[in-house]
Amino acid sequence: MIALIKDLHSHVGQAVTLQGWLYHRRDSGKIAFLLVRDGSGLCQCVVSKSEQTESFFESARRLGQESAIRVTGTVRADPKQVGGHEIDVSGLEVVGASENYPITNKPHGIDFLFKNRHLHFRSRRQWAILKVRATLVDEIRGYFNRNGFTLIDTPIFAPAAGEGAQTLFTVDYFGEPVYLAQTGQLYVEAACMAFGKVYCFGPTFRAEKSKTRRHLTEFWMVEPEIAYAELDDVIAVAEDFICSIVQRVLKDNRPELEFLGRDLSKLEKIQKPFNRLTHKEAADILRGPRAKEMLENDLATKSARIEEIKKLVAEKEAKEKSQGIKQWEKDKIVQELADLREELDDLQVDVQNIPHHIKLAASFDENGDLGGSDETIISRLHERPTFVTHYPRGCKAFYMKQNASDPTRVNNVDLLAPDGYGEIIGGSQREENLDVLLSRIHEEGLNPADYEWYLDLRRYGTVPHGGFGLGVERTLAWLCGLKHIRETIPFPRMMGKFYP
RNA sequence: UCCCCGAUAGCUCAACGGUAGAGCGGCCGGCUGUUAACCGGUAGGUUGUAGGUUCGAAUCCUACUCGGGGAGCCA
Repeated sequence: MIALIKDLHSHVGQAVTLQGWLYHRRDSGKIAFLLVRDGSGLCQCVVSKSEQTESFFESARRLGQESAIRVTGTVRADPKQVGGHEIDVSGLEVVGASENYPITNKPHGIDFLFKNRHLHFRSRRQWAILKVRATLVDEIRGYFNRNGFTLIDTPIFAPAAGEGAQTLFTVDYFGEPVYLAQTGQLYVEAACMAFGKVYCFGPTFRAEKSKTRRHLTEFWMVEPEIAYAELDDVIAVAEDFICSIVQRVLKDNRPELEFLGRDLSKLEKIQKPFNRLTHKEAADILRGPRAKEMLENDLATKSARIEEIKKLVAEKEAKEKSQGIKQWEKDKIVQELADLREELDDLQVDVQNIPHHIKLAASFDENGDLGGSDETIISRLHERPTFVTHYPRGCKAFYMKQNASDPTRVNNVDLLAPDGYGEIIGGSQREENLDVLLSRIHEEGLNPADYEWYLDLRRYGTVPHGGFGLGVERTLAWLCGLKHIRETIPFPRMMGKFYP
């Protein structure tokens, strides 16, 4: 009987066949341990040398990493082992051989791993992240489908769209330049006038020359848009939506999140109501004593940690060179040293940047946009996600609704994830007034002729409406507690990188 | 576009102006409970590219290429 590793708990004592790949192998003369993965989990399979296993014992102990194999044997519960079960092997079939698999169990550099991304996501950590991604994507669709939103697919080839053509990829479209879409927003605005509540979900493209842990050139975004909605309605949906995502991932992916080392208590704190600040209030916080104090504390604790690490590094280096040390101890020390040095590098960059961040925050212009470091400060001061609303008109897109009581501000909202993960949602109420919209288009130096269809939406039954966009990869990085966004997508596309 | 760091065996790294090395991975052998197993043996190199300094360059200098991190910009 063919079984999945994740279902072995219901097959204890039975003979089953696993169809999978050899994740790792250890052997010791007359016994071989095959750690098998089948896409649903990992299970150690034990081959003892005996009459029964004679025909395949030799080939079993020579199997290369990632050989495709069918393993038959009896399931035994063993809480010590990965997954809680072990199989005593009675039959083995090699389906596809594998020799010299490049990704070994020793450390590799990220350049190498991402050149081998097609193999890299077979490994446990990457597998866990992409399992959470699948849940996240499913919940995104599920949430909007359950709540009366209609899926509308928006085009990927876009004519010169609203917000600065420098950040778009150009494509030759039968001799004419078109752009890869960086948002479906203008199109879902049209669609919400037909369907009431809609969303689009697909890849978007940004040609920004950014090489940071927060950037991809191709990433996925979901963009709900709601007719007869004002800013507070948009915020209420965003809040409910985020809670629903967090709950679902906590329900379905606890083992994966634990394996990734995520502090689940932090996710469990993601409950309504989220914090709400206006941009002006955020400015006050940034310029106030709390922000400064936090950053100065950071500086002190990080500097102290740097000294501590330097000491540890010196100790371990000495130990590594000392005599009579076992090879495995040496390996362990080398790995610890590498980890410490990486932490040290990160800390040194932080420490170098903090004084700059203090200055930026203290001199924050309340008529300017929030910078990356400002977002980090705001989000670090709060355990729950924080909505920041009513940004200055000048630093936001032309289509955002001008605030009725303060025309220098717009009815927009950004959602900052906790723990310094930054902006995961950007949204707004849209300007539904034709004249105001036209004057904003002129103000931004855009050509109204490019937006005729969009202006039609204000001519034929315009209503207050709004929506937001959520970046899947940044959200996933936050949910999984990852340092770098490139791990959140199967095949990352980054500046200068598009292989494999 | 700017700033910092890096490139040595398949992989991770050492060698710091004087004979290119270790561990892992590969291959051969040994070991019946391993958890990055262990032990012995073995193969494996145009030190990113081009120039320069020097009796001598992986090592110093210059340029370039590629990569990492950050700033700006952004989800």
